[in-house]
Amino acid sequence: MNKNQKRSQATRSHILATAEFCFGRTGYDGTSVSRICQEANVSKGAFYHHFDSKQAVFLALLERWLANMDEEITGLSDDAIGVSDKLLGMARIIGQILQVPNDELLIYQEYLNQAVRVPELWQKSIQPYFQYRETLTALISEGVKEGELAPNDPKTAAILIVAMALGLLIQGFLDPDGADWDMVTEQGMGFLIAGFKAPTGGR
Amino acid sequence: MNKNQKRSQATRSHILATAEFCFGRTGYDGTSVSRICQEANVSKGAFYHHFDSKQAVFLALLERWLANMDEEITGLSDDAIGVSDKLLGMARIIGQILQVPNDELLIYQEYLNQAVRVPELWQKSIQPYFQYRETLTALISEGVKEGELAPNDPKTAAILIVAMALGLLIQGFLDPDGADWDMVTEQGMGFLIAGFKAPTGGR
Amino acid sequence: MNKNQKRSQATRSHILATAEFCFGRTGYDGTSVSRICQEANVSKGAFYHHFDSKQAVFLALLERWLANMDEEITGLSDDAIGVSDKLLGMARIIGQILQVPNDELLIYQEYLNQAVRVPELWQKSIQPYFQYRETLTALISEGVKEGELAPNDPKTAAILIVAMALGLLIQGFLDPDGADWDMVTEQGMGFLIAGFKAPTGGR
Amino acid sequence: MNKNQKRSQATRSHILATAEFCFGRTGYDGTSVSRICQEANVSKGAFYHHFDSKQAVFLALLERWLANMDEEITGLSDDAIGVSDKLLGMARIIGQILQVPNDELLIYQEYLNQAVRVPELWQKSIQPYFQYRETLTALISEGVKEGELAPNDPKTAAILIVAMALGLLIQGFLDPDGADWDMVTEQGMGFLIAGFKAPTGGR
DNA sequence: ACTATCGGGACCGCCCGTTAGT
DNA sequence: ACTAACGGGCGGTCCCGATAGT
Repeated sequence: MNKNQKRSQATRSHILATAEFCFGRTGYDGTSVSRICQEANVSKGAFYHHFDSKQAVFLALLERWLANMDEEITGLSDDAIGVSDKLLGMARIIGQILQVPNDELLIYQEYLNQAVRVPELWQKSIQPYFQYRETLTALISEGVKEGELAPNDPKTAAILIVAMALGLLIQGFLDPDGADWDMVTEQGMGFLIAGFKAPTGGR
Repeated sequence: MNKNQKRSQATRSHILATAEFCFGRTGYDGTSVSRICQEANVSKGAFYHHFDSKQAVFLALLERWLANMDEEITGLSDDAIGVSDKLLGMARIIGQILQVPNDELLIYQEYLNQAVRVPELWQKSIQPYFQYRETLTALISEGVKEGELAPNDPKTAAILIVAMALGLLIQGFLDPDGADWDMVTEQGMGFLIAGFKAPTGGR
Repeated sequence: MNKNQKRSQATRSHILATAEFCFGRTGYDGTSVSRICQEANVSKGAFYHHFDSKQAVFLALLERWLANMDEEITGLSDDAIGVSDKLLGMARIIGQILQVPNDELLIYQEYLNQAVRVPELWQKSIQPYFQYRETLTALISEGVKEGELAPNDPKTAAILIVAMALGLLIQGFLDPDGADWDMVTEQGMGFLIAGFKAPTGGR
Repeated sequence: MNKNQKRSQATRSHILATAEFCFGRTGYDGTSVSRICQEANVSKGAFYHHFDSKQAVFLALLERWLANMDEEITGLSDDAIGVSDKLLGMARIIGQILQVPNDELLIYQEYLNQAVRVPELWQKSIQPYFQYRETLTALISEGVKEGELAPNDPKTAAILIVAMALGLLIQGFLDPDGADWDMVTEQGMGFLIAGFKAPTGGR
């Protein structure tokens, strides 16, 4: 890679970063290409040299994010010992995925917003969710086989764990200081796992 | 109410309904005032006679929705007998609140999107959440007093119930046919309530 | 005139007055009919009941102003004794014509602005100027005949007097506190009249 | 200056010229940006690339005019010999300043109209007037020192000269064929200068 | 005589993307 | 690779006036 290519890459990255920041701050529609260029200190020509359109930049950002998520899910905690502990660990991971400086959190809203409108993006975006659920399901099945968990429907169990994690995450976002979220998570997951261990699995 | 006022009200309502539909379909920014007028068969003059701005229409819609939600929360299940049953009923209600023809579901995404950007809307929008949580907390406290539930922290319990309801709702939205959601809800809530009843309240 | 007619007239006058105020404050184009109605506490229907158009209101105002001016010019100082004194008096009158609360002065700018664009208005608007000049010319001729003034060209003399009066008026408007305008006027007119009295009438 | 910059300058100038023409013809409010672009054969993109707003174009025009005026005032007649002749020369210059093809004269009305409404413009616009008066005052003072003029108040004298020049200019504008304006100016200024030379300086 | 509702049009500003040029 | 000038078009807002109604 010669010097020119290096500079080109740098420009491209800079544009991406600036765009991410702007999209987060003012949303996709509220951010003009001119604005991005201005804040990135590049000309519009440079922008359109690196990207086909405004949409393309957004797509690149979203795909980068999805790829990161995939990576994190794939490389999930293999180190915990018991299945219960693994479950707890996995439940916590969902929080880590979205762990970013609070300012940049709004970019997710924008991802969601776009994903909801464009079916193609939608399909791509929910893949991590399914993958995460699969991983969890497999883990639980394993736990059942090992006798640590009672013979519940593993998929249902996975759904419940995801539900709890998701629900707590959202509430934590809505009301960060409203509770000791780590403690609450511990307790909630405890209830679920206790339920999984119980022989009947229902009320 | 005379003839003129009637017509005026009709026009206003029509604009609101059309706007709601359009916002849901193409999003706030993707919907032009002209388009709304066109689909509502009213002139721009009429539009701006009834609303100060495009924003104002959106705000009216959002406030109507919030008001409806408040109403539903306030008039919650007084008919169920045991506290456990009441909790189950309340958990279900969150699903009913968002129960609309699937086509119009996207308007909520738009509500969220705007709420996230406009602090004022944000404050208004999360009120129902807090209120719902309060109501739940009160109900659980009552259950504890009556001896039906073990002495857990009622607020934590409420948070967990909300979390589960929310998490299941979202998953149901992502993957409507992926599970028997009523059944899953039943089971998940069962686990939680079982946990509340247990003397230790932990794992 | 019955009660209804009276009220009608009152409304009409009120609209006129409000319009004059608004036009003066924000200019013709900067003043919307809605705004006038709002400030006059009448509906747009009332406005268009009394006037055919926005232009019509303005025209009515302008014509009222022109009529007033005509009246003042016609009823000019008949009481001063010598021709010189009369000239001085007349020179002062031009100032009195425009003597209004400073806030309302800008309406003249609007009259001028419109007059300049609409030839018909232009013709009407400069009439008072010609009439004033005529009156002056006649007065000077009389002075010459009576021997008080040297045989200058009366029309030229009138033009000069008007010029001086106009020029001082404008400067007084530009820089109200820049000089003792009465004194300056006195002196300037003195020079002119002295010139008229001199036998040669030139330098 | 490379090819691009040259073209840019040309476009900018063209827009300015067209705008000046249009403003003169139909007034500021009566001229739409679209119209200017149309007549200048440029796109709106080009227009808003060169100017921030419609106002900005007008401001540029006005400032160019004011600058021209300043220049002309600054470089006033240094060639005339006696002070009296200089005064006469200066009096004439005010006419030359506004000497433009009659079609474009109305742009001044527009300058005035805007200046009257926008205080900032107003301050800028009357500067040349004050400067011109200063220059005149200095000249007269010099004449007094040299003994050519009697010891009048130079400032008052300057005001009177400006008044006469201004008044004649306006009348010349109102009624171009109503008099031999050069001759009348000569005579009027003669009276004033004669007055300045007279020992008493009053009537 | 007066009101409230409505119709349709046009304006300013901006925006996305292209192209001529360096 | 990058810049600056430009093209064409749309969007929200507001405005003048008309009309149906009281």
